[in-house]
Amino acid sequence: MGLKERKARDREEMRETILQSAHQLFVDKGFDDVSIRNIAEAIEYSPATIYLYFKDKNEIFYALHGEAFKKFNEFMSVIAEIKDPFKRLIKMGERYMEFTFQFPKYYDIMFIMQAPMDCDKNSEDWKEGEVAHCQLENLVKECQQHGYFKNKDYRTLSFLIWSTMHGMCSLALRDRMKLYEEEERAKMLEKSFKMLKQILSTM
Amino acid sequence: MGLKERKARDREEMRETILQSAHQLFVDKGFDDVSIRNIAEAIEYSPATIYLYFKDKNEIFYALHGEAFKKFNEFMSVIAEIKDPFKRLIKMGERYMEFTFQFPKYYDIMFIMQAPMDCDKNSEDWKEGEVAHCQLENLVKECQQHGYFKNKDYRTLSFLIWSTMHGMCSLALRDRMKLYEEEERAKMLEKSFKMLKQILSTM
DNA sequence: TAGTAAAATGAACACTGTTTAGTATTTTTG
DNA sequence: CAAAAATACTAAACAGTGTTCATTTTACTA
Repeated sequence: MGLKERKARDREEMRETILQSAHQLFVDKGFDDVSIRNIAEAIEYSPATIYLYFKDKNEIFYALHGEAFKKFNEFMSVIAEIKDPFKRLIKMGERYMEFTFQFPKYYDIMFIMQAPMDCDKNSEDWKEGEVAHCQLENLVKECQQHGYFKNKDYRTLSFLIWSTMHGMCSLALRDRMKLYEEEERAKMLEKSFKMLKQILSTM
Repeated sequence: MGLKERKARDREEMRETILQSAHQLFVDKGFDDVSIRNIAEAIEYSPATIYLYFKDKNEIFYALHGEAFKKFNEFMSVIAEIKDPFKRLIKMGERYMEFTFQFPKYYDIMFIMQAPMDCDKNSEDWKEGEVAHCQLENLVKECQQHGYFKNKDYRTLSFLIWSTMHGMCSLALRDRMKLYEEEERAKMLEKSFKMLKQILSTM
């Protein structure tokens, strides 16, 4: 009775094929600039076929959303080797920024785009997101155990740090730093991150 | 020879009419969900007419972008009455948040949306934006003259503060606070803003 | 009033996401 | 193996998008 299983595997393979093509196109052009017809063409199927495997374009988005967070967590994993929690937190910030500018389209679906958020937070594609968030909170808590951030609620502080990082990254990504000269922008990001480090270290 | 002038005035009036309708629709539904045909219907002209007054949909965006910043600066003007610069800075943050949640669609074009940013920063529609940014930098500088933020570059700190505010507001606006319970979200924003205040006050 | 310049438009083009009815292809059953 | 049932796939259509252009309507001038 290995037939039903094969069928299920075939289905999963097709989903994967679609997702892979969507992924590639998406990273190149961004979600809004990739059409169902583009994806269909890439996998050499008709557009209608895609709707047999995904409810709509948003469901493809959700899946990529999950992938993005998985990649993010992978990208973050290098910080584990750092023993000192505060240094690890700083490195986390650095990696966050690096990820943002190395995979801007991913960052977009993860934290900026409107589209996918009308979903339930209990979905599979959100688990990796929660992992990332948990890691930050746990790290901040660990810092507290080492004497940092006294008399601060670690969850609130975690959100505040995330907000600051996201603020800098998304303003840069969405071209809201035009007030600064072209050459100044990268420097400004660097300097403000440095200042954030300094503020956190004296807290 | 008041004819050419009247013609020019008529043109300007039509532009204004289009913009007003676009504005209304836009505030209700958001930029992406308003079509040229929607605007045309509202002003009871054909879609093609709009292209006699605006180069494309983006040019309408630019104009609304300028309007949004004007509204923003107006909204901010109440802080002027506060003498103490630090208290004024805090009030500025509060107003920033209020504006965000009272006019989310405006906030969107001002700071989040992709669309309009492929323009030159010297355009009219950017002046109000620069005013806003300047006000923040000047206020931070003024705080320094009153003993706050010693040994800090005021421009860098301004950007850092802006980033933090924008981070919190845009994460909330784009529904990235699902990790927190429904009821917790507003509280979390409040608490992290409070923490930011506290951090700034001891700097 | 005829002629010209300006303003407005209907219709089209090339797209978009999505649905449906119908056709191939496989698998199951008699 | 042949017929029936189930599955996989697709062409075509629908309703919408931004945008362009030839054509018509309107307004002003000589």
